Order: sequence, then C-alpha cells, then structure tokens
Amino acid sequence: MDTEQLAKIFKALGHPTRVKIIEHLIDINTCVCGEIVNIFPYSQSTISQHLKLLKDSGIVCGEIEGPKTYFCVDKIVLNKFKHYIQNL
Amino acid sequence: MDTEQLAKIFKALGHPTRVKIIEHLIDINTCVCGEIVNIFPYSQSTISQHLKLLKDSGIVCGEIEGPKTYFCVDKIVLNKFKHYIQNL
DNA sequence: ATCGTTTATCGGCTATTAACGATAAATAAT
DNA sequence: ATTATTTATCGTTAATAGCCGATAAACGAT
Repeated sequence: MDTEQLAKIFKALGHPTRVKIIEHLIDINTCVCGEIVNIFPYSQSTISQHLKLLKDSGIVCGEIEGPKTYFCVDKIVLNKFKHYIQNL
Repeated sequence: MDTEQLAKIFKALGHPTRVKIIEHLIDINTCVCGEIVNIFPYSQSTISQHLKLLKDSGIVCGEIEGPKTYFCVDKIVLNKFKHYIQNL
C-alpha cells in the first residue's frame, strides 16, 4: 500500500459525512445510495458524489444491479488500511 | 473521539506529503521544521503550512524552543486514532 | 412505448486548499 | 546593536472541494 493510495483513502475519509457513511456501510454491510440519502440532510447528488469519492479511493466498492447501486466496504482494502495504521 | 475530530485527522493525513511527514515524525520521534524542509522538494512556507495542518488536527504537537519549533506526534491522540480504526 | 424509480453526471456557485515568494517575529551569537 | 538562523504568517494565484438543482442514463413494471 503506497503513500499515494493511503493519502487518497485518508482524503476520502476527511469529511464528517463520509466518515459516517463508511461507519454505516460497515454496520449494515451493504447499502444502496437512496438509503444513505435518507439519513443525511444533503441532496441526492451530494451523497452520490461522496460515494464516488469513497469508491475512487478504493475503500468502497459499488455493484450495479438494475437501476440501483449497492455499495459496500472493500474488506481487503480496509484490512490493508487497518494494517498500515496499526504499524504506525 | 468524535466524528468531527476524526474527519479532521483524516483530512490532515489526506495528502502524500503529510503522510510522509508523519511517518518521518514517528520514525525519528521529534523533528524541527527545517529538517523536514530539507527532505521534501517544497518551500519552507509550504512545509510550515503542512505542519500547521497536522498540528491543528491534533495528531502532531509542536514545542517552541528558542527560534526552533520541535514537532512530534501526539501519542495519546495517535493511539485513540489507532483504536478507532481498529474498531472499524 | 411510457412511466416510475434509482443513480450518475453536468454546470454553476462559493469556499477551501496547495503552492509560492516576501516579510515578520523570535532568538542566539557576535 | 547587528547579524544570522529559524519558523510563522501574509498575499497571491491556480486548482480542488462541497453543495445544489437540473438533467441524463439505466432499468423494471405496466
């Protein structure tokens, strides 16, 4: 896990809303964008962009099924991330 | 450790240079701004700002001694941070 | 084929970030 | 008192982030 990707993940988590999103994703395992929109006081487009950022960092993956996209935490990446932090 | 502070630390680490700075600070325990300037291809003011960001997040503290400022990782905050990540 | 549902993207706006050089501030040494 | 050293801050510029509403795109169901 190189510095660039690490920084990217840190950056992706560098926003309170995205921290809460990832906590939520870990809690409920998988989740659709619309559900998250309902939790937060932001528009659908804003939440979609937050999810995109998380996805682009690699910590979250999204699978398209029909009109919905199911987001979930990429456990492999998360574990690498945890491992890095633990060795700090 | 609330979401706001967490996000602040994540954000502070959300830049490759700052990741490297904190790795360096952990390696050598304590460090003066000028040393860090010598490591990176950035100006003194840029590095000083990166250090300020890290300091403002709480993960790093700086002690002024004479004209120098000694930066070091705040181990209490780092441990809280590690603990949070581990429980993800 | 049309409509409803869901998500992604575009354009626009404002605020923040990242970088720099220049300057100020603080101290140590001469 | 002056100079050298070290760091912080200011002002600027370009780029990025965060938010929104509007629109497009993809699919399922009617």
